[in-house]
Amino acid sequence: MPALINGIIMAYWLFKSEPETFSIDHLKACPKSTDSWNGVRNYQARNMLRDQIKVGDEGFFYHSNCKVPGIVGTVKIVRAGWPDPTQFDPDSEYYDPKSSTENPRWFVVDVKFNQKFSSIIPLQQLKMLPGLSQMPLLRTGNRLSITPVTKEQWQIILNL
DNA sequence: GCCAACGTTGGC
DNA sequence: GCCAACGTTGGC
Repeated sequence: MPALINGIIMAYWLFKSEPETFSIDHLKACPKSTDSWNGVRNYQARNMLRDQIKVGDEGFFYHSNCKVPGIVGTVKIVRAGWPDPTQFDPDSEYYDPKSSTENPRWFVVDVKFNQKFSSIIPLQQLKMLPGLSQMPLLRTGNRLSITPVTKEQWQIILNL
């Protein structure tokens, strides 16, 4: 059974980021420890940002493409999908000339720092847990920067 | 709509 | 830096 907040179903997610670009410490240092999750340019992930991720949902913060990849903490969603401002900014590396304000192509959600674990939960450790074998993150070739997490998977990881 | 070529992700 | 796996592009 999904958890409820004010009668609304809440869900769990995993957000991947390269720590050299944007780490959990960067997020914590933002004003109100909150930032927009911008720069996602993949349609599957876009659909989750636009349609599925809701205020009150929670997410893991995952560091990828670094010495020890793994989950480093959690965030909370404080604003649901809205158009990614970087797509309209010609100076941004995420600028998309084919997008328009009338018909935006890319979306963000705003996430707020929640907690940083005392130590990282390495990918290597996650892979050894039988209860997590179905996590999209752990499936071969999955490169989505945002993936859903079940309540069961969420609990297993938080209890480590 | 097919599919080859190319680009990107990300663990190792 | 290598390379597997996947997404995107564009000719036809």
